[in-house]
Amino acid sequence: MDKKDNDTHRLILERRKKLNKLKDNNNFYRNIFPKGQTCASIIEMSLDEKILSNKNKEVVVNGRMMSKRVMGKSSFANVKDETGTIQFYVDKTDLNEEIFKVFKESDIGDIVHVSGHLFKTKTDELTIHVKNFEVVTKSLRPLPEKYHGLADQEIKYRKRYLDLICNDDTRNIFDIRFKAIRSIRNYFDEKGFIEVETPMMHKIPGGATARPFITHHNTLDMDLYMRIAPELFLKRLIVGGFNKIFEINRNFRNEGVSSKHNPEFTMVEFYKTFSTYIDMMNLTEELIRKVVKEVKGSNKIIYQEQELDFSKNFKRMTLIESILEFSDDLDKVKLLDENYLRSYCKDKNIHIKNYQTIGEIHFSIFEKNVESNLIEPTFITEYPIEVSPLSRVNDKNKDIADRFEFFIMGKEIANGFSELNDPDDQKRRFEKQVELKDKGDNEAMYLDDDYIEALEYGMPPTAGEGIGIDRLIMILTDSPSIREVLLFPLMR
RNA sequence: GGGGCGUUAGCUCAGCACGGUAGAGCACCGGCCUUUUAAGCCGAGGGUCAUAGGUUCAAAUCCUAUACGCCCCA
Repeated sequence: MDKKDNDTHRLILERRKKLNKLKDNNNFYRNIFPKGQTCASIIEMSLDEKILSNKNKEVVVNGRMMSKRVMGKSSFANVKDETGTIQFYVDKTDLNEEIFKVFKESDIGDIVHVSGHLFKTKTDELTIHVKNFEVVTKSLRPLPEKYHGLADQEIKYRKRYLDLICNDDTRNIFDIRFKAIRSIRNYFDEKGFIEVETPMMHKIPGGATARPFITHHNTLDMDLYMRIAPELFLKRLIVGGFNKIFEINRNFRNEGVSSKHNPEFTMVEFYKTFSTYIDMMNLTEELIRKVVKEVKGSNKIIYQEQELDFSKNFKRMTLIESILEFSDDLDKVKLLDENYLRSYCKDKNIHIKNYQTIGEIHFSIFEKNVESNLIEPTFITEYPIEVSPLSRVNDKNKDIADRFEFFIMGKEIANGFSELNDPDDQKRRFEKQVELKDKGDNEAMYLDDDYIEALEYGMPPTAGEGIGIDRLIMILTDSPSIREVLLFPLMR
């Protein structure tokens, strides 16, 4: 239909014709209209036998007409609202002639107002015997076919409103999404965390290793970056005296799109003073378990035909342990032998740059061999310090950070660590990142002097974490692609 | 970035291996029909077969490129 001029397509013309035919007597874009009840409340009401048998008890519903079966003098149709759908019955012989004419000219897709008394048909279906019928809003375009609905994946994403009209499953995904976010928000609220908002536009992008989107402020004539993470601002707030904060908001990363990646995605990021990454893992376990239970009503989830049980303790293993478990052919005694590791990676088609260190090589092997195998909820700890530029270094082993990542079904869901609060160390780490950037790593971080200065005032020992909301929702809704859980995913 | 699959009526899809006037169901329009529910029956209309080239007497169908989408790999 897009190929044709909107106003000249025959199916639209026919509907416009009907609109004009009755326009004198009926305004098809009504402003004042009779208030109605929800379909769900009418269905609940009907459980009362007295209401069902009382022809004077009138019910009123407003919604979208989804089907229409005309059989001469007798017709059935269905109206759908947010809460459900209900059938109504139109009897030509007992209806005002004008009202019948409006019904006859009405189209599937029109927003209608229906009132009448309740009864049950031969097949025991609850039905409104219509006394009044009005078209409140005209629908000019035909809806997708009633049986198969809208199946074209691309149109489902591009015209989400159509998907939502046609597919209850789609609406259900987003109901779960909103419930889960509410559950997360309530959790932090109950634990005494304060919800804050930090800038979306940054002068220096920071808080993650990722390429940013660039935008421009006209009157200040200044380039700005869409934030890749709120981290450095949230930690400035910790310096400012907040003890427990969280932010649920969008991040923007200038990377490819895939079934796990959308350029803008939602994270909950949170910080708690006088805590360590161990506390964050415990918090995560409690939070995820609670969200699953509240949203699904069970500790168990089926994701892509695999069962996940969240009542069990989540697995915990170190990065090295995980590499050894999932790389049969890796020689464990040569894990610190750089030449061996480089030749191993070459064999396995894992791309390593000349300047990358052993820790970075470990991390690359982890990404290639391990990540997709972490099916059960699993924490991985002891990340190389080189790939953790904002994390506190471990007290006993200077090569690793007090950091973890959390995985479900091979997807990275969360990343948390004890925060680096030594300004001198942070500065050195930033400088290393700048070196990497100079060597061509366009995801490396920038040096943020203003943040260093904040740390110099003293940030209490703190742990923080970010949880990817979209990926969590994928797990909760059995969605194979991140696009399924975004109302409007980015489309080329 | 590489590979595979897809794009035909408003929607859901056949047709393509083996080239020969563009098909079905739903929706829409007209007729019949007073308990249907993917209502039914009769009739009518509706297409730049994603786009651009090429091969051919003839291309939705074969070839090439491009666009968009889906899936897998990096």
